[in-house]
Amino acid sequence: MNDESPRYNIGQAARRTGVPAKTIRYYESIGLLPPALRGENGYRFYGTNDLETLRFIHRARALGFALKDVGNLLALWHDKDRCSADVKRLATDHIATVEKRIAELESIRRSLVDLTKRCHGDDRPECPILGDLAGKSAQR
Amino acid sequence: MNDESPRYNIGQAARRTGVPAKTIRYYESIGLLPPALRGENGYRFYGTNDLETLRFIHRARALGFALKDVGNLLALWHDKDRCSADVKRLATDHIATVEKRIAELESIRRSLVDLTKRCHGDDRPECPILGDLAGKSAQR
DNA sequence: TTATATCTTCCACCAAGCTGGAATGTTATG
DNA sequence: CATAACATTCCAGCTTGGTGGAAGATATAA
Repeated sequence: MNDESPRYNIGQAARRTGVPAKTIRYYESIGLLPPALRGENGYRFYGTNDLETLRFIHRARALGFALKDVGNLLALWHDKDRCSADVKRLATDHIATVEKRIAELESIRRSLVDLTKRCHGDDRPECPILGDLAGKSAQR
Repeated sequence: MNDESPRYNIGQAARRTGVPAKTIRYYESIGLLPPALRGENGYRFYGTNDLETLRFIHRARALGFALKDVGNLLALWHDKDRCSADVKRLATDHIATVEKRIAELESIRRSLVDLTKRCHGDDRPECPILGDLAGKSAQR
C-alpha cells in the first residue's frame, strides 16, 4: 500500500495554509517549527501533517496568541498525555490579557467620544478636545 | 516686575510632567518638541509653557494618539487660526481606529470564551480548544 | 533553449516608542 | 574636597512579528 504523504514545497504549503513562505521560514528559524525535511535539491518539503501544523499556528495567531504561547499550544497538542487544564489555563490567561486591553481601549474610547461630542467641529478655533489635552478641567 | 518663567532642568521637568527625561530627549530628537533652550552649562531647561506642552503630550498619548497625531494636535493647539473641525477629525479618526481594534478583540474574546467554556479543564487530554485549533469543526 | 517562476541563504530593515549604557562633564550635598 | 546625583551625547538594543531584497541554484513552461 502507498501511504506516503504528498510533498509540497514551501510555496505550495504557503498557498494551502495561508502562511506566507517567508513566514514559514521565519517560524522555522525561531524554532516554532522543527527544521523542515529537504528534498534532493535542498528544497524544504511539507507533508499533510506539516500543513496541519501550519494551519494550527495560523488559527492560534488569529486568536491573538503570541508566538511563545503558540509554541506552548503546539507542544500540548503533540503531548498525548497533556491535561486539558493546561490548555485551558493558557486560554484563560489570554482571555484576561485581551479583556484588559479591551477595557483600556473602552476607557480611551469613552473619553474620546465625550470630548468629540462637546466639540463643535466648525471653522472656529475653540475646541474642548484641545482644552482637555491642555489640562483645562472640562468646564460644562 | 518679574515675569520670568522658572527654569526646570530635564529631571525636574520629568518629575513634574510624568514624562521621563529620556523620553523628553527622544521627543526632541524626532522633532515632536522644538530644541529646548540651554543654560550656560549646556543643560536643557524648561519653562512653564514647556511643562504644559509635555503634559499635553502625556495626555494625548494616554488617549492612545500616535506620536504623529500628537504632533498634529500640538500644531493645531498652537495655531490660533485653527478650525475645531480639524481637531475633531483627528479625534474621530482615532475613535474609528480604536473601535476597529476593540471589535477585533471582542471577536477574539468571544471565540476564546466559547472554546474555554467547552473545555473541561481537568487532567484528561481531550480538549476542544486544541480541537478547534487543529481544525476540527466544533462538534457539540 | 530560453525565459520565468520558485527555491535557497543571509542580511537588513520595518513599525512604534522608547530604554540602556558608556563615556564624560556639572552640580549639589555633607 | 570628595562623592553622589545629576546632566550631556551617542550608539545600541528591545519589543513582536515579520517583510524586502540581493545573489545564486533549480524547476517549469513555451
